[in-house]
Amino acid sequence: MTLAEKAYVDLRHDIIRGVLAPGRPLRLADLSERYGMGFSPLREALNRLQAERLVTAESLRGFRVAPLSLDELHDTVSLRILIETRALRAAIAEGDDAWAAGIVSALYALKLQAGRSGPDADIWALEARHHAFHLSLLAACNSPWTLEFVERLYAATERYRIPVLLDAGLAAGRDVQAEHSALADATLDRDADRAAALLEAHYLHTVEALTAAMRPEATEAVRARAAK
Amino acid sequence: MTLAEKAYVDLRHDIIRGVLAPGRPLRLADLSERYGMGFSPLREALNRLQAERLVTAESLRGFRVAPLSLDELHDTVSLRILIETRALRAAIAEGDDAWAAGIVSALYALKLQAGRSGPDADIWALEARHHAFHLSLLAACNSPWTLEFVERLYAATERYRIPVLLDAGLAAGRDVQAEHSALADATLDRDADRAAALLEAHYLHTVEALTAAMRPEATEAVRARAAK
DNA sequence: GCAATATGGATTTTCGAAAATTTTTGCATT
DNA sequence: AATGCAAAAATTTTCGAAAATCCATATTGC
Repeated sequence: MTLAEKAYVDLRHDIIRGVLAPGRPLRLADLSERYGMGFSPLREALNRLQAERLVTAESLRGFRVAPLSLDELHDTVSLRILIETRALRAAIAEGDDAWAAGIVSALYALKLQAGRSGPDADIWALEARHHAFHLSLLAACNSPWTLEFVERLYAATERYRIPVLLDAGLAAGRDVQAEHSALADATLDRDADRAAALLEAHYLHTVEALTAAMRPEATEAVRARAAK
Repeated sequence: MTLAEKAYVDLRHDIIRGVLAPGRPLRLADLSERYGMGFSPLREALNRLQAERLVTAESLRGFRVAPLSLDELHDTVSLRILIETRALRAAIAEGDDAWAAGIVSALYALKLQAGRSGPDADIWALEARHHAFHLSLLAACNSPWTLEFVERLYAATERYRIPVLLDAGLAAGRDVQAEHSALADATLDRDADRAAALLEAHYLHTVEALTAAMRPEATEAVRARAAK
């Protein structure tokens, strides 16, 4: 892996997880020290991230972590519902046994991690498996552009989820794993209407929870935590 | 505008128009001479274009213009229909007078250019106004991510259209301007169902024409022309 | 003859410094 | 005290060269 690729992976990682807070200026001297490399690979990574809307850039004034806003959250979620429900229908129509087995496998791994607590609990491992599960549902949709947009929207949405997730137990009376199981069941039953409806409900529940957590009075605390 | 921005604009332009043929290796020494700048700004532009899928990159093996394929064409068009019909419905629901006036203006300018022939005909001016017209329809959709994806899919699709467009008169018995007028009428009438159906038909006609032009026996000629 | 390996040139990648630009600071003037 | 301006500092952008890697060709050993 080249340094530029490493810079891209690490920066993306740190932006999505909120280690680099929204709006924060990304000064090359700082980044160079933090990631241990020269300006060139960093600038290449920043340009890629700019194209992905994870960072903003202004001529001769450098880069910043892209800001967050409730409007953007709603925008991304409604697009996710549109694109992912269609992809899910396509996958259900075209998926083979390997696709179905992939879903079963991803769901099982997700549940294992979700069931862990105490020292074995690992929010990042959980997030990775959550994302992998959702991707496994769509894997058979046979549309590279759809998967690309799904990945982009995932990254955009994840930035809103992380600060809330770190507030452990904000799942507030919601059994997320049950939603996942029901979604997998409907998908494996090839019941496209039911699966699409469950996927939509899943995302609407998520955005509801996030909106509640991001209400004006909560915003300050969330931002502050994300900045650490 | 910085050199890196200029490199991005120029490279994107040349890739979309087929001046740089699909699959062609993008060697830094060549690009440096062609665009009159050093490696740094070029690499930054290439990284942005990679994120946009207009170029491909392989570690330590440099960049290439992204290849074309009929499968990808169908993928992009079906996504455009999904995303743009939704955006069009949203715009119809929310658009104000300025939005409507923008459509009238863009359609008028498009027709002016489409009516020109001989020395005044300018395929690039026509394309620009065509794109501007389609954007004007969606301008009021109030969804930055939608407009971003629309722009990305436009660029991807345009690469398939250009070689065919240069074969003047391949509009083959199709009155494209009439389709635009009907689409604008339905939109200005706020008839969302009719407008969405017309938009979908418009894109399906386009992909049909392109598929016909790109049939195996035609592919060679198209590729050769694009390479110039 | 043929596979494996060395060699040289082409190419990408990275760095460090120079150039260009913005931002801050200090100072003088009103 | 506020304003305007100049110098200094900080920062981004770009270049040119060095380092690392890949690729084609020749050469060696069998």
